Amino acid sequence: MAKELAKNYKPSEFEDKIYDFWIEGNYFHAEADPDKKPYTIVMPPPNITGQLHIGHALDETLQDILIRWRRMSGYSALWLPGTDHASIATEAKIVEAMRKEGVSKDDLGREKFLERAWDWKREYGGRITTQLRKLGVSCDWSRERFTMDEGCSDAVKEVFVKLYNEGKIYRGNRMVNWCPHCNTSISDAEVEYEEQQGHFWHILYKVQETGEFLEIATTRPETMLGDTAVAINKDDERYKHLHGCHVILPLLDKVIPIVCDEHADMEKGTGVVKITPAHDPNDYEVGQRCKLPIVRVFTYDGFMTGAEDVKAYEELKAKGNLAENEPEVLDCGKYAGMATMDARKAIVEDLTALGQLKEVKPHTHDVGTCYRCHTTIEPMVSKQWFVRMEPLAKPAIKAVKDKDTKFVPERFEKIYFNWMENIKDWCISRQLWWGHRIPAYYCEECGEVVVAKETPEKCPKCGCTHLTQDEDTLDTWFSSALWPFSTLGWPNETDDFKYFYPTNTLVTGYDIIFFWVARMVFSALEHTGEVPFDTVFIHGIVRDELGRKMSKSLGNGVDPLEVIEKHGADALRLMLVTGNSPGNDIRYSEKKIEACSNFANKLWNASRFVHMNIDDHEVKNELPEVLHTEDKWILSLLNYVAKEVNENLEKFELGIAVQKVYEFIWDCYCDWYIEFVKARLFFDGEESFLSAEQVLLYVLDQILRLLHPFMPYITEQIWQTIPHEGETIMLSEYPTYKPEFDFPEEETEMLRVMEAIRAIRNRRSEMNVPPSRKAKVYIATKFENTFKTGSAFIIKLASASEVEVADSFDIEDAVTVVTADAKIYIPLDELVDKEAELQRLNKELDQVKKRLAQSEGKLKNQGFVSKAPAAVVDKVRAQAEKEREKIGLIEAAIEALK
RNA sequence: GGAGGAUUAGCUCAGCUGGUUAGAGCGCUUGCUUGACAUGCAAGAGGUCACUGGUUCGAGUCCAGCAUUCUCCACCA
Repeated sequence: MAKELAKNYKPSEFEDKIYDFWIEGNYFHAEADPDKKPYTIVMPPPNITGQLHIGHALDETLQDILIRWRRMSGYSALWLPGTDHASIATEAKIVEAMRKEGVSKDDLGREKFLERAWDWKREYGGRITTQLRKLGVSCDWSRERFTMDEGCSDAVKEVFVKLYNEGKIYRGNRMVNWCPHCNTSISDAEVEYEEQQGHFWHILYKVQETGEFLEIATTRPETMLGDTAVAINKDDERYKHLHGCHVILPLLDKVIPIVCDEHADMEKGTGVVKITPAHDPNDYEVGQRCKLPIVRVFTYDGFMTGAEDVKAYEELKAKGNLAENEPEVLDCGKYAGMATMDARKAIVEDLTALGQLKEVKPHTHDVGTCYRCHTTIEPMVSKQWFVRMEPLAKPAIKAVKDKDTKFVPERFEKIYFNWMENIKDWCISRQLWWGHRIPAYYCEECGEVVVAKETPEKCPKCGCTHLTQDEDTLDTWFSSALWPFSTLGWPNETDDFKYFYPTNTLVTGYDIIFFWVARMVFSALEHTGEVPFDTVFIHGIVRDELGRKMSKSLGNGVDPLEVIEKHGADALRLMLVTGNSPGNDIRYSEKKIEACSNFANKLWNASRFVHMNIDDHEVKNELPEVLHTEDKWILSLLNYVAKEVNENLEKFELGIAVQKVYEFIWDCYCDWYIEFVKARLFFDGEESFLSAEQVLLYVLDQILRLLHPFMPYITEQIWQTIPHEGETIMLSEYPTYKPEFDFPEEETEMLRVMEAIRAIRNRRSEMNVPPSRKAKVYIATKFENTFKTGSAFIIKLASASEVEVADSFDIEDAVTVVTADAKIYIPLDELVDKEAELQRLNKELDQVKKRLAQSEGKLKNQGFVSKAPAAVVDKVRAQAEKEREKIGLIEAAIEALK
C-alpha cells in the first residue's frame, strides 16, 4: 500500500490495486459469527449474457454502500453474488451465433447444444462479474453462485416436486402467450404491450337459416379459419330472432353456431363477435363456457397449419393420448404453410373477391410482444406446466400487509398488491433447452406421469423402463425466485442458512417487482415459512442527459466502464447516489460526474495538506489533552454529522446521508477548519500546532470512515497513508454519535466569530477591497472573550491587520458591520463613500425590520403562543430579541455616520 | 378504464414525522497566483415552491380538486 499521496488525484492509478488488496486480505468474506448480528444482501444475479450497464452500476453501488456501512458497524455482513442463466436470453444468443454458422438447434441435438451453452457460460459468465469488480463491490466472491449450479438446481427440483405433490403445480392445455420467434410459451409478466397501427376488417357472415348477413369486425382476419362460433348477447334485441341459428364461415363454408355469451357487448361495434377459442384469451373463455370445439390454425412457429399438422394430431388421437382441451387442427388448405401475416393478406383478398369484406378501418391498439425479442405474441392453447397461484398469493399478500416485508418507498406496495391480487396461474414451462429441465417423466407404455428429483428407473404403475423426461425447461424466474435461500444452502439446514436467512435488504429496480420480487416472496413463504427479506429497497432507472431511457436502439447508453476509466469508480458511485431519493429516476450527466470528481480531488488535496504538516512530526492519531475552541467546534459538528448519517442510512436515505458527509468535508473541514488551524500551525507556539495536527488527523480519519461506504477507493488509498490501526479502513469502526463530543457552547462561539468574518468579507467585497489591503478591525461586543480568542481567525480570514475587542468603541467615519452579536468598525477612510454606506445600512435596516415584524406577528398571535410547542415559541422570542438589538446597532451606526 | 410518480433558482435535483431568512451542484456576475486544491478561494445575483380551495396558531411539506407530463397495470370484436 502506498505510504504517501501522489501530487494529483488519479483514480485509475490506484483503484485496481486497492481492489486486489481487499481480495488478498479476504476482507469481503463473511462468516456465521455468533458474536455478531448478521446482515445479509443477496445480489440480484445479472444475466450471464450481460454487459455491465449503468443500471447495474446503480444497483450494485446502493448495495455496496449498505453492506460496507453495516460491516463497519459491527455486523457480520454478507453480500452474496452470483449470476443467472437467463434461459431465453442466453439461448437466443447462442442460437443466433449458430445461425451465422448455418447450424440449427435440431442439427446439433440437445446434448451438443447444451455443451455449447456451457462453453458460452464459461466464456462470458465471468465477464460480467469482472466488470462488477471495477465498481468496488465488496461481495463475498467465495460464495458466488449460479442459478444452474448443483445447489440451485437441487433446490429447483425440490420445489418442483413438492409443489407438484401438493397439487400446486399442474400440467394442462391452457391459453398461453406464445412467442413464434423464440418458439416458446412465456408468462403473462413477460408480455410487453406496444401500441401498433392496425385495422378493423368488417367481414360478412351469412346466416344459414335466414340468409341475412352479419357484420363482424376483427383485427386479425387470419384467425377466422379457427372460428367455431359467433357470439351475440342474449338481450340484444337486434338479434333475438337468431338464437339457435348458424352462420356459414366464409372461405371454409363451414357451419358454425350462433351462441349467446356475455362477452358479446351490445355497445361495441355491431354486437356480434367471432369466436376463435384456440387463438384468443377471451374467445377461449367463451369456448369453455359454451362447450365449443377448439380449432388450431397456427403452427407454433407462426405459420398456417396444414395436412402434416393434422396428421400429427390424428396420430396422437389414435394413440388415445389426447389430453383435456387438446385443440383440433385444421388443414388450412390454400393458406397452409403461409406465414400468418401473408395468410392475412390472402384471406383479405379472397374475402374481397367474394364481396364479403364490407370495409376496412384504421385502428390503433396495444399489441402484446415478447419482452426479449419484441415479436408479436400469438395467444395459443398449448400443453404447459403451471403454478397454481391462488394458494401462494394469499400469504404473500398478507406478509406485505403485515409489514413482514417492507417496501422502500412504501408506495411500491401498491404495485405489488395490484399484481398479486389479480394474478393468474403462472406458466412455468418453456420450450427451450438451456435451463432446468422439468423433472417430470412419462411412461411410454401406460402414460403414467412421474415427478421426482431423481430419474426413476421404472414406471411405478406398469413397471416398464420406457420413461422419457419432459423435453421442456423451467422459466428462468422459477429458479431466481428461490435465490435468497437456494444460495444459502436450502433445502439443507446449513449453518449459513440458519445464520444469514432471512436476508435483510433486497435492492432492485421498480421494473422488476413482478418478475422477481413478488415471486421470491411467495416462494420463500411457501418453502421456508419466512419472508425472504425484511426490506425491499427500490430504485429507479438511470436516464440519459435528456431524460430518455437508455436503449440500444437510441444508442444513448453510457458505458460505466468508460466513465470509471476516465473519472474513477468513486466519482461514478457518488454521482449515482447524490441528490437522489428512493424510487426516483436519475438523470446521468457529464457535469455531475465532473462535480463528483472535483469533490474527490478536494478530499485528496486536503489530505495532502494534512500530510504536509504531520509527516515531520510523528503525530499520533489520537486527540490531544487540550482542545481549542475550534477543535471542539469541528468535533461537535462531526459528531452531529455521524449521528445524522447513521440515521439517514438506517432509513435508506443514502442521498441525504452522502450530502451531509460532502458538506461536512468541503464546507466545514476544508473551508473553515483547515483555515482556522493555519493560524495555529504557522503563528502559534509548538504545543498549539502539535495539537492542531492531531485534531486535523483525527477528523480526517473520521471523515474517511464516514465517506468510505460511498467512495471506497479514495478513502482506503488516503487512509493507508495516514497513521492508523488495523489493516483496512473497510474493517474500521464506522463513526457514531458520542455524547462526550457534544460541545454546544464552543459551536456557538465559533459561529459568532464566523459570522463576523463573513460580514467583514462581505463588506470588503462590496467595496472591492482586495485581500492584500489589510485593515484594522474594531469589534464592540458583549462576548469579548469569544472575539479575543477568535481574533487570530479574523486576522487570517478577514484580511485584518489587527483586531481590537471591547464592549464599545466610539469611532466615526468607519464602515460599520453589524452581526447578531457584535458591531464591527473598519476604518477604511479613503474608501468609504458615506452615501453608499448609508444606503447599504438603510437597506439592511429594512430587512431586519421586516424579519422582526414577522417574529412579532407570530408572538402577538394568541393561537401561536398558546398552541405551538414552548421550544418553538422560545426560539421565535429569542430571534425577535436579537433582531431588536441589531436594529438598535444599525440605527446607531447610521447616526454616527451622519 | 385503474393506479402511481413528477411539477421548487436559467439547468439537474434535494427538502425525512408541518415551525429555517426554502437548499445543493452546474451555469451566471464580481474580486483573488490567499503557505493543500484554479478540479481552487471569497463575495453575490437569481425562487409569489404548477394552479385553486381546505385543515391548522403556522403549509413547499397534510387533505380535496384541477392542469401539464411521465410510468405501470388492465382492456381493446
